[in-house]
Amino acid sequence: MRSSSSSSAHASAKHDHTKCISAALDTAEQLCVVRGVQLTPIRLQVLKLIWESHQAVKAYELLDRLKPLKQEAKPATVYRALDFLIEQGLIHRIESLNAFIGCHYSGQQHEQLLLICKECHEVEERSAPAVMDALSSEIDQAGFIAHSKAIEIHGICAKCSKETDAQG
Amino acid sequence: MRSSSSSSAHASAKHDHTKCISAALDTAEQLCVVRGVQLTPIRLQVLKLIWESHQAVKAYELLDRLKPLKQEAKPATVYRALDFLIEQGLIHRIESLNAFIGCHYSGQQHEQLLLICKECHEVEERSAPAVMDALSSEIDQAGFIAHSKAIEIHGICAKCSKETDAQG
DNA sequence: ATCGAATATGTTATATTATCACAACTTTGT
DNA sequence: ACAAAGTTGTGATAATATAACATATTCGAT
Ligand SMILES: [Zn+2]
Ligand SMILES: [Zn+2]
Ligand SMILES: [Zn+2]
Ligand SMILES: [Zn+2]
Repeated sequence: MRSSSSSSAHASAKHDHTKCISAALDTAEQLCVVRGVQLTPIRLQVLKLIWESHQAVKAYELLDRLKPLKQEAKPATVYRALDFLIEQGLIHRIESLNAFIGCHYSGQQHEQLLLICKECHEVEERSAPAVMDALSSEIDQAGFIAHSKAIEIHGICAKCSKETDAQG
Repeated sequence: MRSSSSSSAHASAKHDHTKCISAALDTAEQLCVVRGVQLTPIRLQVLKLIWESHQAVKAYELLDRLKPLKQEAKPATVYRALDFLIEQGLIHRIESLNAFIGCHYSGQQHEQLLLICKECHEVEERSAPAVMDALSSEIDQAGFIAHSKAIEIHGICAKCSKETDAQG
């Protein structure tokens, strides 16, 4: 009986996720207007699907969820939308999972730390300025010119480790 | 005519790569003996192929290079060897490239920073203690229990940025 | 309003990356 | 010699991602 408890239980608790969603979609629309790029129905729909949870989502999972809403959807449909959303900084690709997650800092800077829970698959994005400063100076010392930085940490999130404690 | 200059030119210069190779293979053999695991001919061969350069290598590239030496080689042959080498900390998987690179710190600790050059595809591994300390405390603050950490930076390495300067 | 360029989507096929399942063989300890 | 554990051979297939080319839509300039 331990199987069903962990993956859906705490995702809905603790915070008003409808706010996460509306904030993300509002920001996305604003940014796209400002930048003169098109947040088309497909792209918006994919963004909504990604924001249904804080869990990492795979491309073919998105495709399956998109199909009922858009029968012509094919892999390219999804990958194109994902490419767009990534370019615009609205989502992140999680390299170590081949998966995607909504970005919490869309408008702003962009060097984030991702904490990826093996248990519930939720991903927490942190800006972690101290880490980023240390990282920048390390990179400078190496004489390297960084174009992109990805820090992906896998492990067990605070919520899941508490649950495990409680359940013994 | 700009095509051939960058990718092979500086790989061989600057350092005695035969030393890199023999050091890596010696360490590997010692570690495997100590740990009571088998560095079989296939595994050793794959490790050698990976160490032929400091460039990231793909699994099917390894397979192609392995086939002439081992006609029965199939994808599983390579992936099994890679799994073993990763488990033993002898190589790293580069998540953002689906590629592999020899580890410079096999015996020791294991949280490394990878600087991945888009130009020459060489990968520099740095232990970056300052970054790792900052990272650990950030992770602690989040109440997260880390199992693995991957920092992958893409950009242009010192050698390649100099060359680009020089060539105008 | 029409035209053309740029952008976005539809569609089919295919490339790339990775795993599974099961049989055969090898190594190791008893 | 035997059994158990580990490794490899082999064929099939799953999962992830891109290419290529036709069609449609958007949008600004005339
Ligand atoms: Zn939320
Ligand atoms: Zn969790
Ligand atoms: Zn070397
Ligand atoms: Zn380089």
